[in-house]
Amino acid sequence: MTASTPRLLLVDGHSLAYRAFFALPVENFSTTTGQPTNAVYGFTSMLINVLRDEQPTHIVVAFDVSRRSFRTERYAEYKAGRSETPADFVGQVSLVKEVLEALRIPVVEKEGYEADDVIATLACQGRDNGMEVLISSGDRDAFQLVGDRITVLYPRKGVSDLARMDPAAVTARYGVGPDRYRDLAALVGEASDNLPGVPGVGPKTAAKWIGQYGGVEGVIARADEIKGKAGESLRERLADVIRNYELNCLVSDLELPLQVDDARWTGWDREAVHQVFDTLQFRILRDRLYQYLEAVEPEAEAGFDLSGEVLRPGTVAAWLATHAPAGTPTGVAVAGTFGRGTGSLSGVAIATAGGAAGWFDPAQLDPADETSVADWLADADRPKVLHDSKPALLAFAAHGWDLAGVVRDTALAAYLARPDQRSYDLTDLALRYLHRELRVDAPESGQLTLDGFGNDGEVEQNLMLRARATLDLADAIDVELARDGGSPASPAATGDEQPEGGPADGAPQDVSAHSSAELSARLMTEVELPLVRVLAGMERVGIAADTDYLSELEAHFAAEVKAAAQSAYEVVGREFNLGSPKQLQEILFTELGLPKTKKIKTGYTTDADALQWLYAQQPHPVLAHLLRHRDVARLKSTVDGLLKSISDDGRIHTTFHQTVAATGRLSSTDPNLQNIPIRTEEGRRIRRAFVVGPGYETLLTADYSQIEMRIMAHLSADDALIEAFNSGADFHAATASSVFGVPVDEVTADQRRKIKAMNYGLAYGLSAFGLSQQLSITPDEARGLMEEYFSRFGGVRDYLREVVKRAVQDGYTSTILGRRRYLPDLVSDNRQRREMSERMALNAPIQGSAADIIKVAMLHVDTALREAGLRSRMLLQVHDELVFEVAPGERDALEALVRQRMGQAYPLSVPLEVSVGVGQDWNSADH
DNA sequence: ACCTGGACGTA
DNA sequence: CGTACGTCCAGGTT
Repeated sequence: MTASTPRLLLVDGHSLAYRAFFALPVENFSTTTGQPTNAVYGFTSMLINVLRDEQPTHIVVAFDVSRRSFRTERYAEYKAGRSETPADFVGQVSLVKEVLEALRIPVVEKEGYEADDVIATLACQGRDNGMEVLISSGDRDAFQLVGDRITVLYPRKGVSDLARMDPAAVTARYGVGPDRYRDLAALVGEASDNLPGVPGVGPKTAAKWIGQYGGVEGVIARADEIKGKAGESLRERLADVIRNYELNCLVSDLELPLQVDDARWTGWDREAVHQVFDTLQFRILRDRLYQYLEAVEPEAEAGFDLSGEVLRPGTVAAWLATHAPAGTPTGVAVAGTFGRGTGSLSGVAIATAGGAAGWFDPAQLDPADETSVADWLADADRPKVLHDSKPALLAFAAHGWDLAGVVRDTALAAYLARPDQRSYDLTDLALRYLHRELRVDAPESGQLTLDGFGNDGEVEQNLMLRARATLDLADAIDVELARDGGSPASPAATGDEQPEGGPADGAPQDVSAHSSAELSARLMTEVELPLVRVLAGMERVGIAADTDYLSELEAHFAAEVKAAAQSAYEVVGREFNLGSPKQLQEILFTELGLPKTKKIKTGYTTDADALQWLYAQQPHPVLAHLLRHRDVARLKSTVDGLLKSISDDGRIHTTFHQTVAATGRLSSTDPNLQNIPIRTEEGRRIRRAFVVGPGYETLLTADYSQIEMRIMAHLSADDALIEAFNSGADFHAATASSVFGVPVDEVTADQRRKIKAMNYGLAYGLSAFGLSQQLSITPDEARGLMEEYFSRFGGVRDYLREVVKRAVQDGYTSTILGRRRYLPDLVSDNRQRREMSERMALNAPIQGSAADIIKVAMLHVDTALREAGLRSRMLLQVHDELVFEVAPGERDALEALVRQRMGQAYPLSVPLEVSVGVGQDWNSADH
């Protein structure tokens, strides 16, 4: 099909809405006023998917007028025996029609006929007019229409899984082609239409007969020849078959008020869609609709106006004075190389809202320019907007420049608006928020063609363009972030948004005294933005590494790897690649014939749990060698990685990422210093390689104890849980004592262990099955344990339920600082996806609030260090732990300061407990 | 040269 | 059938 072939989409409105009604649980889909919306939701969702995937040019939705049709006239029992249409469904048909009206999709009905007859008529018209026809219907009768140019999209399961039924698919499924589908259906019958077929004859037999006798007429004519029980019952039911064949024939020559050519889809009524979707409280669907519509009609005709100049040495100071005065925000973009706590600059571009832009190479400035640029960059009253400012900050610092007055970071803003994107590429954001290509469309761009710039000034212009786009983008994302309700993905909707907080809105947003818009603004300006500087500082400083010690460790682990491998080879009798799960499977399950483990995509798992389990089944010595090899190979590779990442200053400079984790946590790469081993003695040896640097006294670690459970206690306001923290006793023992009804000092180790697992599992959406796995008990026992737990901590259960319910309503979860995570799959009809999202919804506010708190703590500690004039410095953050390098004589002052600032970072209804350790290396300092 | 899946380290 | 990450390796694709 070429792009110019018109595509006609014909939808059976009633049948799809009815399917949606049963696919989606009505409890999860109703407005705050109690109107059920599962059918209209599912229908709309499916429609949007089809629009997106099939991109039809013409659309019609057909409905049945009533249950009465020419078929009921002919056969009173037609479609009889169907149970009464559920009351919850009835009202939704008109809602579906409202949605269609808002989308400007024509609806066609014909008195006395069914929707399928309308569809058949239009399908044939469309086909004869050279269109490609798609039929979306849950009625199998439509299969008789399938042909070269007609395809049926048949809902297989739920509302999102559509089967493309083309002639080959019909033949594969039923053993007869579409032209014989009616014949088959007549023989087999259609229970949902109350058309009984021949008993004992299913699709297989029917297809065989049709093949043998050439269609249902042949079968009827030669019914006498057919042997066996099936033949007998065929003869008994000939009349039924004939009736079925008459009734299942779709009428394709109806007089309709609309011809296919009138069905060209001209787009939707934005205002009406808003109204309908607001009434139905469809936030997530609105986003999806916008996303699709914006993808189809990218309004990216426009690029950017830019009047850029490459600033010659000696002209930068004057340019800055003219174009980037105090009080007016400018966009800044830098080019160069970045990472490992430093950077180098090959170009800097500055752009103004008016379109003026300048580019210079920091290495090519004269002394006067150098000073002006330094002053300008360091001037907090010259507001700057950057996209991803940390690398710039580090590169400027490496050049000796301070960067102040960063009032916006568009990467951070985009992250706060939608924290689970893969990347926050400026080009993508410009398209999404500004509907513009990252290109210049001003004619004067030619002026950049300067002598001495071999690339025609392209590199320079690109950077100026980025600076310009960043500046525009900041405003657009600000608008997005300032919105209280709904959609992260529909920036275009901001212009005509309905008044928020109206009675129909149904989102009691204000648990706190602040609007969510205010919260997210503060999260940006008071947390994320200032944190950039703190993180840059930590990256720049790095942490000292004991290279010699690491090399020794490397040699040690290398020898251990070799030994383990050798032992494994001897047992197996030949060499093989122990690092290859594929070869391992071959050896374990095929050659050695060991019992099968849990199935995975590529066969059977060989992970550590499985190997351990295998060893318990059958203590084959190779298993022990494999486990040992896994362990030491892993440790060796960690050490290798660390050795490779030590900079010339003898320190390791990780990079912290602030826009990666969907929950709000930081992440660490190159190397990842947030997953350095700690659980095993052998692993902990690696921690000893992180040492205090020259000129400093010791390392100090400070971590929050059970911060996530404390947040749970706070958010759930469960008195018993709060009391468990306030009792001063060991938390897991205290909760166990409650659950088992024994005094704290009589809690057994096993009781504590079980409740500890329960405590930790809660925030992850733990299931009885998961808990049983972890504790090696039966699911029933686990279920009992959970019930016991919740009988004592009922507030926790209520809270967890409420979180999910609220997330379903709002489409997102929120942390204590108003950080959102959008979870569209909460309303998926795919159970696995939906339940996954439910667990995310449970976890996100807890993990995310913990992230909020430690970020605030880092800022407060950083400020306090400066105010106190201490030389000690923050080196690492590991989610609930901070690592410091203590300057001589500052140990006690630092400890007091850190305890105070971390402990007071956020007022919870339970104390935030901080434990501190000190030592020459990270291992010794850790406990 | 790139991507995916499996495995495994941390909170 | 418990969340959030990053890295390594193998083995496959481009």
